[in-house]
Amino acid sequence: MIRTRFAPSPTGYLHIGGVRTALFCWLFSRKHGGKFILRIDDTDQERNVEEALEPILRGLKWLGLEWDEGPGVGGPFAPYYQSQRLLKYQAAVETLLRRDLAYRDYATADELQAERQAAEREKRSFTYSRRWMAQTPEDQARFEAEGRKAVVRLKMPREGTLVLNDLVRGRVEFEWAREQDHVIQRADGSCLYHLASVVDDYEFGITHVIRAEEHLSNTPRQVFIAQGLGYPLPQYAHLPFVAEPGSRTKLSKRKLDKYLKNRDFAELVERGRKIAEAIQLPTQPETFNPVITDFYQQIGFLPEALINYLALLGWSLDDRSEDFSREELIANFSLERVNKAPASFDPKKLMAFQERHMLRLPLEHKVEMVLPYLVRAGYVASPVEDAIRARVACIVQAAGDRIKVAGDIVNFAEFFVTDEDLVYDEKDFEKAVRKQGAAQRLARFRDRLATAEPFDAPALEALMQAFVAAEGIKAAEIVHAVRVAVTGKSVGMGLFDTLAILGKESCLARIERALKRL
RNA sequence: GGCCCCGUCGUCUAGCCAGGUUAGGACACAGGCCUUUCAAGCCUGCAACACGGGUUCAAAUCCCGUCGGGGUCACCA
Repeated sequence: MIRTRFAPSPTGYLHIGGVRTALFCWLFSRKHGGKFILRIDDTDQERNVEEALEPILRGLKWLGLEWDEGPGVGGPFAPYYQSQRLLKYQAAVETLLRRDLAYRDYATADELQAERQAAEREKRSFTYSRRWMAQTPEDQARFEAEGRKAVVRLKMPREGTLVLNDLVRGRVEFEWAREQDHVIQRADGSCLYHLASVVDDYEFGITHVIRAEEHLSNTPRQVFIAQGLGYPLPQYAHLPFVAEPGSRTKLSKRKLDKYLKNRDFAELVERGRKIAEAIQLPTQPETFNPVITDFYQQIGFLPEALINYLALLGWSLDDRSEDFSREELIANFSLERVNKAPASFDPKKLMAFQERHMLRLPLEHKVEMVLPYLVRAGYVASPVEDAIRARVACIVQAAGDRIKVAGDIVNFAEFFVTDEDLVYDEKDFEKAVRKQGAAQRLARFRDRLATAEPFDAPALEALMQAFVAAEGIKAAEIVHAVRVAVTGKSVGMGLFDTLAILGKESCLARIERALKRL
């Protein structure tokens, strides 16, 4: 039975690179009918764990990366919080100590620092002298009499080679002598990440440790711990990380300012800001940032689209397949086809996936996605009445692929404000209405519009054709003025759909208003 | 700096292991068509094997080296 795990530490946000790692773990377990475990690495955290965990759990759920064991669902190896498993780690430390694979070290920070600096001065790589290692109870008593406190360090081998067979990277070698005597337990008895991680991977029966490349260098010490404890080694798979747009550097949430200089990235953020503004969503970089999953959820991305895009960041099936449903990903995923080189995050390509997935979404689903934005923007009252819902459906249908993310509906505010509250874009108004002869034509068109029956798109189009013919003008010479008069701006969905949805009364009132403000 | 990893169009990638392709696809970009705007759609175009040696009839593919990029070297995870 294959068992994989995703082990976030409660940081308060779900990084997009973390999602990619979680996704691959999840896919691999699903593909092989195994289990996907969520473990919380909170060995170093204070009391705020629940709060800092919430966004992570929410993000994973939103993306449909459901875990079989872990917070909220429990499981046979509970608890899944490292902060609640300290006894296990301490027992492991004792075992390592007993087997002489670890030792109590009484060096002070200053003493260690001095050794490090000496090594640096002499241009040799640092290896701890083990001078303050307590080898006997007598040593221990003596050091303690001096008032020293002990940490527990790994007694790493000083010769030999570790050969690792990484499922993504293939054969990788490490010299044991290069490894440091890492601390595994602090003076206060609390344990450190590597020890805890190895113990839990074993306790939880993890068969495949799938994680980001940054952990590759950490693997030797973990192997040492596992072997020292007599654990069978899991299979390792080190994934390439998700890099910055147009770079090979790891994507980081703190560098938003830098990424904003990237045109595509800025465009994505701008799209989000527009939506956020309309629904009064806070936009501080801590949370409203495309590096963080919340961003996508908040502006109305489809989880399937994000998943699809992220799956292709470091994995591919062949030379042409790009669109994958969740099921198709599960059916086709394999670690053998995971790339070694980092993949940089491309907001434009993400958008392309979002568009395609949106295009396939049935109208009713789109309407349901869009409604909460209208409610939050104050355009629609909650609970939503059937008549309003039907009207929104018409708008969404007419808007078609102009709604790329659900929040884009706020770009169609003209359908939700009163005729008096409609805001005119002055530049557009200038260009289209305040033009030689435009007002007169607009007035004549209004008169015709008043007689339109029925007031639907085909009829309105016919009416327009007749008007254009009667006036002896080109359609462009009236269409723009009408559009700006009724919507306040020069961009939008098809004009006849717009008029039909607005209704005769509203159209006439708005044209009237436009003419008056000349 | 030591160690480890990586290097095909601007980006994601196929091809590499089992040498022979006009080096393929997608996104982006540019131009065109369509068109009442904006989207979308359609067509066309631009564009890559990091470099240098070797092996071979033949190298993106195998070997060596160079260069470049990144990760890691914590009583963080």
